Amino acid sequence: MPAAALFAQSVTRSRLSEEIVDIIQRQIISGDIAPGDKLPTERELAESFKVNRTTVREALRKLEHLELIDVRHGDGLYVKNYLESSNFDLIKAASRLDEDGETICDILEVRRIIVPQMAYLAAQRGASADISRLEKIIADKRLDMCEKDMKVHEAIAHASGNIVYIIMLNFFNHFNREYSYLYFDNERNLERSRKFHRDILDAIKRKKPEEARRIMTDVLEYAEEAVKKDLAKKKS
Amino acid sequence: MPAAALFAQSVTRSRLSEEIVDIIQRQIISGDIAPGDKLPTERELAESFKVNRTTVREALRKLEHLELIDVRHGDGLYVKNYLESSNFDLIKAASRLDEDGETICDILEVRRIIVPQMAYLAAQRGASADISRLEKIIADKRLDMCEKDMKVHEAIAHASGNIVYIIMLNFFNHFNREYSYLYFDNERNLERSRKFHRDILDAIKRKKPEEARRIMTDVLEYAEEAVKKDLAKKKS
DNA sequence: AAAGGAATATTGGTTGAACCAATGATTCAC
DNA sequence: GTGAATCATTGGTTCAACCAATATTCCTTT
Repeated sequence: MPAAALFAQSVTRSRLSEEIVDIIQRQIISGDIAPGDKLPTERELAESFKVNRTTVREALRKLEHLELIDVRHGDGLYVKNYLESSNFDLIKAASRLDEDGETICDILEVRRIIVPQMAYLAAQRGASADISRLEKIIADKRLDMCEKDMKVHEAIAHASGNIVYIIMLNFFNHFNREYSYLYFDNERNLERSRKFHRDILDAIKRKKPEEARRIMTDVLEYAEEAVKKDLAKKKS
Repeated sequence: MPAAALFAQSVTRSRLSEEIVDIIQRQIISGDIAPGDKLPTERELAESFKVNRTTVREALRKLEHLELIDVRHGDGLYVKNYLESSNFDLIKAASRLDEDGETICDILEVRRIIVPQMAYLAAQRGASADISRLEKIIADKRLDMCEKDMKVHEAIAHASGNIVYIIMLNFFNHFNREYSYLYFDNERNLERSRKFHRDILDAIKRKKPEEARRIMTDVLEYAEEAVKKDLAKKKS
């Protein structure tokens, strides 16, 4: 595990309001506070957390963005049903709380559908600028394979010409960062990735959508296995 | 257009910090401010917007959450590349700014892949509790078709047992709200929806994943056409 | 007694000024 | 030149007061 990964968590523990977010968020997602419940007032929260009201308010802004609470001027703070949220940060939070890696499996399941289709579109519509960008990344000797692989995916997302795929890919990569260091620690997988990059570039250049999709599917299935093996190991 | 839809926009214009978010967000997404650029300090922003620094800070919390800026204690505020964000709220913002409905088309393109697969999983794994919930919604006479249709989709998402599909469906429904009132204004489409609900429920009950997927695909393709026709009309 | 409206209390939204804490730049000693 | 101390800048937090929206209460009217 590279040093960077070790400290990935503790990086942003410098803000008081974030700790308050964590506490309240945990209580909502775990169900300790039910949807529809009214939270204490800002003033009361400030008092019980022993911080200033301003700080509480910054925390509330974040909870509001996560669609976990509803803030009604003149009325109060109401807990929303997080299953009605459309905010993907919630999944990040859930995966941090969830011990069994259930959330990760859910994410992988969706990725397996989304990313191959993204490759399909990239092969179908990728402009020459997109292709040369992809070539440049693959040829770059300075990047380690982990970083390179993520950039390759990003370039493919970009070539798909669909902003939703781009944002989604970034979302998937967020989780990748936690696992890929395990994957790229042996020569066999490194070679596998090199071949993947060659093949997918080739398929996109030759504008063969079906082929690009198949290549991507194969790679994801294999990588998925690796992640799941790791999860199983962690459990035991 | 029901009254509720008419006022959907203007509802939350009561917070000063939201207006500041809008202004800065616009400048970042439009490219007026480039990634890597340093924003003015909190104190300067407060002065130029003629508001208190506290208010600016609440706006910054939101921009931070949208992954549009990086806030570095002791250093300053830096603009990030929004194409590296993983926050779907950004797509909501983009669709508001974008005149041609390009963003909406991107969303529909992804939905067409995701939602049928979600139906597939619902048919494969839906528990009896999920099915009876779905039945109850479909039987409910009080709901208007627009509301009912969204709830049907939600129930299917729930039956898929995958939180990512649930959150995603909510995301899609967010945009649905803006368009579906146009779709459900004629008896032909209403009857179409009734049939859809019957059919998909049947496929899920009988645990026929492939069938559920096909039914969902058909419905989405048809609805997509309607939205695109509407967009074309708006343009002209 | 019920309905409607005005006064009041409660609660979130905003302000101003002061101070704490992290970072980068400057300066100084070696 | 290099490294450490110093300082200025910038975000983080606190305090105390007031503004504005909403809910409640109470009173008037019918």
